[in-house]
Amino acid sequence: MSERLPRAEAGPAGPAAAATADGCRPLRRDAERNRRRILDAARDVFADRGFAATLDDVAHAAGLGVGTVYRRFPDKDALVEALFEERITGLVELAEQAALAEDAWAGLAGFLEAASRLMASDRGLRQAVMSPHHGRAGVAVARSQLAPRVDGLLRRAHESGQLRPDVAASDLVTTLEAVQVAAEIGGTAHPEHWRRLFAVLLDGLRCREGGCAALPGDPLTEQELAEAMGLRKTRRH
Amino acid sequence: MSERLPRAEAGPAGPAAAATADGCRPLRRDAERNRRRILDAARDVFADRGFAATLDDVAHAAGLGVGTVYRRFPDKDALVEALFEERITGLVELAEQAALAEDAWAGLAGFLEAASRLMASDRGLRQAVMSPHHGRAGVAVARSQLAPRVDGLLRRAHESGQLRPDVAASDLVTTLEAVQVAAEIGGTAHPEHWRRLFAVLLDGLRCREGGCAALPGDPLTEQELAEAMGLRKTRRH
Amino acid sequence: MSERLPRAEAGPAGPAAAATADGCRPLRRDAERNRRRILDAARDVFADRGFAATLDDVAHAAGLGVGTVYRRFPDKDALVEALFEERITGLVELAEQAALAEDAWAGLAGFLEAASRLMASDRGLRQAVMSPHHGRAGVAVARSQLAPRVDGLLRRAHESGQLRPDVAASDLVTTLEAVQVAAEIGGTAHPEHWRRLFAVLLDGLRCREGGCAALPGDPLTEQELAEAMGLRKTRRH
Amino acid sequence: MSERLPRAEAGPAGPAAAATADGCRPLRRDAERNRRRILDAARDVFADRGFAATLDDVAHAAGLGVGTVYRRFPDKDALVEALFEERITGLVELAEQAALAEDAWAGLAGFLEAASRLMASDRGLRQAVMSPHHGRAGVAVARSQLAPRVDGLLRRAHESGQLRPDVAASDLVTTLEAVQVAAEIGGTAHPEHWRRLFAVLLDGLRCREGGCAALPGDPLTEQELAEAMGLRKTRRH
DNA sequence: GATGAATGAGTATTCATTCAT
DNA sequence: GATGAATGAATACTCATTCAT
Repeated sequence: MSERLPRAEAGPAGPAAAATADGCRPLRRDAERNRRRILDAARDVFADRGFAATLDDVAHAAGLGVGTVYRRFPDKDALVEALFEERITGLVELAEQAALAEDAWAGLAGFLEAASRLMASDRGLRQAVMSPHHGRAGVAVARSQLAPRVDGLLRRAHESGQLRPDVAASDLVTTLEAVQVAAEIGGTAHPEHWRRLFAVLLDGLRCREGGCAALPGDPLTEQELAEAMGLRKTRRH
Repeated sequence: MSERLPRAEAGPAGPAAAATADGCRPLRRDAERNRRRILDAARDVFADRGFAATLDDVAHAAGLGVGTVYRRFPDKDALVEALFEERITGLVELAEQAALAEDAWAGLAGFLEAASRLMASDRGLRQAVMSPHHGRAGVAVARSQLAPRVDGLLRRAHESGQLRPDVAASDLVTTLEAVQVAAEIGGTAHPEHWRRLFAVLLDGLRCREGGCAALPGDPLTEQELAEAMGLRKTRRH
Repeated sequence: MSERLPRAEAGPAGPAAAATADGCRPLRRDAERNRRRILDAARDVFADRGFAATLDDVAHAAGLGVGTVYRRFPDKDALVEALFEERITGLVELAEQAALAEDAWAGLAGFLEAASRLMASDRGLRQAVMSPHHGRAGVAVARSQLAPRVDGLLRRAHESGQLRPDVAASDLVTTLEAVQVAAEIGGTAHPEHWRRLFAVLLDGLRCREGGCAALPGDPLTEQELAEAMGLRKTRRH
Repeated sequence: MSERLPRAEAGPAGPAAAATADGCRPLRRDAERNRRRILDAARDVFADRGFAATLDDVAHAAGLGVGTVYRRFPDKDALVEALFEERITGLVELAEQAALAEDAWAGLAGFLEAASRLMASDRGLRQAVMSPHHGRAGVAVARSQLAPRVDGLLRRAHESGQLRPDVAASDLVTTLEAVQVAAEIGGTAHPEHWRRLFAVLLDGLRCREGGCAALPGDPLTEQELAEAMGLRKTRRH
């Protein structure tokens, strides 16, 4: 609908070059600056008060008018989605770094921990993660970038025999979300509270000496997971 | 001028022992029936659409007018609280049954599983558990009934050496909440999805052969936990 | 519509005698008692919180159910009206006593003062006096009883030459209402505050040495006054 | 993040001096126009139907949406207050003009009359004057501007020996309010009815030949008056 | 008759979104 | 482009009045 984030970070030429050949016109410098301001403000405001915060509040925190926010993001959900995308992008980076780890288990565990920490520090993101995303395209795209990386980590861990054999990607997602609730419980008063649950989960995921019981039922497929997370019934008005 | 009209304090046999837990005069038969209808409708409606559902919706689902709902419950939160209390009461019963188990670990694990199943089946309850309760008295009371039972299960399990040594009551609460997210992810399409996470958690909680690493940080005290769960920022969405 | 107050205080036989010959069936003993309770409670409650008080509050204060209030008074306004009527009846008595005074001026002044005191002590009544009465019949009747008495006092005072010549009955009503605002301002913190305005008004009403200027315009006729007081636009809902 | 966007603090010439009294940034032209519309509509609507009128009604009368009204005035009381302030401002002007009168008594009487006329013509204002203001800051400020002017008029009148010696400022306020009831009684059918009471009051306030009795009790202090007028119990009807 | 439960239209207020300046 | 004013549907809650128990 309006200018969607131009993933054009590709070249060192940066977004300043007007109307580049890649067909995806970058935002004007000031527009880009506003976009950032909004995103930053949104993160702060949502982190502080959850999604209940109004866009007026976000705009105000960004030092901009609401109208400007709407110029950048078609609606509130789109803003949330953008925030979400950013984070998934962050996770992609984490996953890439984790893939470099010597030890497969260390890689996976490191990724899970880093991802948890990232998400635990941002209440807005937590809510975004746990709220309806109604299958926005952007999120799907971002997720599709993350999935193969996580699969890679997973495969290596399985191959090394350190990970409980029937753990699937969807189980990791569930795990990460679970950690978020713990973070929510800890709140700002106990910002490291999630680590306790995380430790338990990690131990539970590791393959132990005498082998371990199979996980019950089947894991969700990537498709099922996407649906499950995208289709949570909304309400709003 | 005069006090609340006492109507029929005559015999200890009173007109039906259907009083609410707070010891107030029992509701008239029809009122009691409607109270139930409201509670049932609320569970359904909230389960279906989350707390965003309006009380008008609940009333309608119960086949009653909004006014009636407000007569029974001073406000939306009070209704939620009542739902919540009911469930905690259910948990108390589960804990009592679990206390009878031969094996300490089986008792604890059985309780956690039963509690998880109970909560997993009710989206409204899940949201209630994860929403602000702002320290409503009723919830505090209900919780205070549950706490000692859980402590008992916990102590026995610790004594039997089967439970990871530094697991505290607050960790169990966190665990249960974590299972709820899994249930939320599974939704109605995959109603048993939570069991996978549950299995992982249970294994993580169990004491293993070679001992296991201490959980990081300190557990939340009962007080801190209550605050954490009562103070989550409120309102909307 | 329902049993209207049976002005049957006429005989010493009292209202206990069932179905007396006067054709106005008196209320059953308990019904009468409830009526009184309601009226008393209503006076207290309205005096305390003004008309904003709900009928539930009144009923509760009377130790009765709302239904009972509605059995006695068709609606809230009717209750107010009954209160009002009672007061007018009180004023009639005051006027009758005042008529016995030696001095004409003393009689009038005494009546105004007594009436003011009576009204000043009752916030509910003040509001009733100053609120829309929508021309309820009962009030009209009561007023019609008061009017001739006041006229009598007025005539005597005029004849004695002590009262400003062009003061009419409607001016006295206006005067009394003015005193009520003063009482309202004084509130319970300064319950005698109205007396200051009252003193000023009384001096202003008295005929002075060198004569005094005519009052501007024409006084309201009894009819106009009734309309004016009955037709104040309402709102309610 | 950043502060309220300062937009054009550039020159002291600022974009139109149409600021509201509180020194805030001036409203945009159209906003100012709507503010006026709202105020005017509110005056009309309240004058016509009293405060019971809804803000929806006011908005509609102003040809605007409710939201607009709420954007300008945080709540109903604030709108009332604004109306009230405007009028007090009007009274301040009247008092200033009255201070210029040759004769002290003429000055005071002239002020009282002009003020009465102003208020008598506006039912909404009358109700505002007689309703709870709960000590809103704006009213306090406005009142604090009026007080010294009235005191000045009062002092001059006392010094000239034409005013009853123990008349205090609070008595004048009471007087003005009393006149309003008279206006209320007269309604639109008899718009000059209040003048009769006014005449009586004025004569009562004037010092007469043979001296006059002291007013009973003590006048209210400025503080007491403010409390009395601010603390009238609130809400509905 | 008495009771209080049920009703639902009515009110103040919020906030995502649009649009004139 | 940016701004913030305008909009109005939506929501929680109240209370006069009716009616089943």
